[in-house]
Amino acid sequence: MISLSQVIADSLDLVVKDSIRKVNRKRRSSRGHLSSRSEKADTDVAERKRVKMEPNSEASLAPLKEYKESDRNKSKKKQTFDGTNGIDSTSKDKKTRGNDVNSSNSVTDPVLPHDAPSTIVPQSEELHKKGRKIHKGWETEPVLPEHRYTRWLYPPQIKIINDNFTKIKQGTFDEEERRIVYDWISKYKITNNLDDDQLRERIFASKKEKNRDNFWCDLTECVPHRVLASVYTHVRARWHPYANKGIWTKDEDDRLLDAHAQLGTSWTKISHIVERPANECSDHYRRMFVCPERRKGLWSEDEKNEYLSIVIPMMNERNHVTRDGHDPFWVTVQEKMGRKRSAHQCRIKWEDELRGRDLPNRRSGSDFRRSDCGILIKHVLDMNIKERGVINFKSLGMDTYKGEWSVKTLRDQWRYITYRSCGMDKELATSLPFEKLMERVKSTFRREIEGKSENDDVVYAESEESDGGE
DNA sequence: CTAGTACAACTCTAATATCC
DNA sequence: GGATATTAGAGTTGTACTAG
Repeated sequence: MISLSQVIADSLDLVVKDSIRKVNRKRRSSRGHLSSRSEKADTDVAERKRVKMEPNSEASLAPLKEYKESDRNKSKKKQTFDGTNGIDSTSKDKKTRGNDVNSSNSVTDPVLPHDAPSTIVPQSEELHKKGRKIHKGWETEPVLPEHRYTRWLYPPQIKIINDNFTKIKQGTFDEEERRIVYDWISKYKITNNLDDDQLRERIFASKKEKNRDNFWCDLTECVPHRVLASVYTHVRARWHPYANKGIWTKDEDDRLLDAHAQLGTSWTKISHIVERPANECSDHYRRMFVCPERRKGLWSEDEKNEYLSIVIPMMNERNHVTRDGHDPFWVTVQEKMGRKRSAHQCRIKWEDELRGRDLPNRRSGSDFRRSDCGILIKHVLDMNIKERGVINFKSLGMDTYKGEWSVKTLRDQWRYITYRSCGMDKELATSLPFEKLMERVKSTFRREIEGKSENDDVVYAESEESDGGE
């Protein structure tokens, strides 16, 4: 039974969080321009630090990043539960280590658990060199469907359930899943008369206490098609006391570096010193400090050629690429580049520009015309997307467009289309419910969608005229 | 002025190593 | 042997800067 007071409390909570989100967005968007690029990095970071997002100050112990409709509502995978219809060969395998639970028919992916290790590509060549141990959990005993919420399952076991009983969902939690989790935990909090600290204590209880009631099992049971580990990881990440602290400050950077110098990769210990979740510490260090000597700015032609001479041979070797074959291992590329560019820079270079550069029908971003907007919108409509953030541009670019446009161009043009349909009001475009947004897109680009536009200029060139929606 | 480029920031989660 | 820690690939967004 949900009490009235609970409903009101929940609503208030959402309102509070919503207003905090709006303030944060406003703060971010109020940043001014800077004069020179050389100042950019430092000043930009300093400025961002000043507008550091609100810490976890929400009234209740709500998930720290509650389903944010506008800014972080990104279910990245087109996974469906009723089979593989929503999944294409590129999107479903995009994670290197993704256990491909949805491709049971794949010839190269044996179903039997003892075969599973051979189907997993190592996460990097480093690990590959180390030699991968096979976790004992992989030598499975009989797996039952209810084990998905009562036991910690490993990839082969998940695969068995997926293939024989019920489809298992992986990837980012979508809006509905977040709502279910949030509601369940709110009710649990009320039913057990817990305050915020007690609830957090429950979520982070040691394993001795963990099963004193069926917290995790019951919660997982409420989220269809998810396994215990998935729900557990998701919830612990969101309720982490140090989560959602926004921009890193200089002080935090310093503490991170000091702690890392002393403790190495004991990220959990470092986490307490820096007061950030362990994975954030690890991520931030990896991103910012692991390749300090990297070059910044434009890539010279020589540099691009060097890069391609490294990446292209890698792409032809199965051990050097992710499972979908679209990406090499970026850390390896970084090392082969002599650390002159970071793995992240290398990835972006590939993603934004060089992937598909030699394909015969390749066009450049400056050729994108209004008719191309119409085609893009039709493709998006065909996907039958229901929520923001689920368009798989990589798949769209590589599979649907066959490399005609770069992933970057498609993403940017789609963003432009959404802004345009809101009269270039970016705030509106990012906050409108997806359905409303699509109505505006369809209305604004009606003629282009129908292929009747008499004006087929390059889209950016005429962005200030024509109707701006309804 | 704008398209193109670059990338920091922040995030999420699966795989797997390691701990207890 | 189950739980937890660590690692790393991958996604989006916002915006500074450059070139035309």
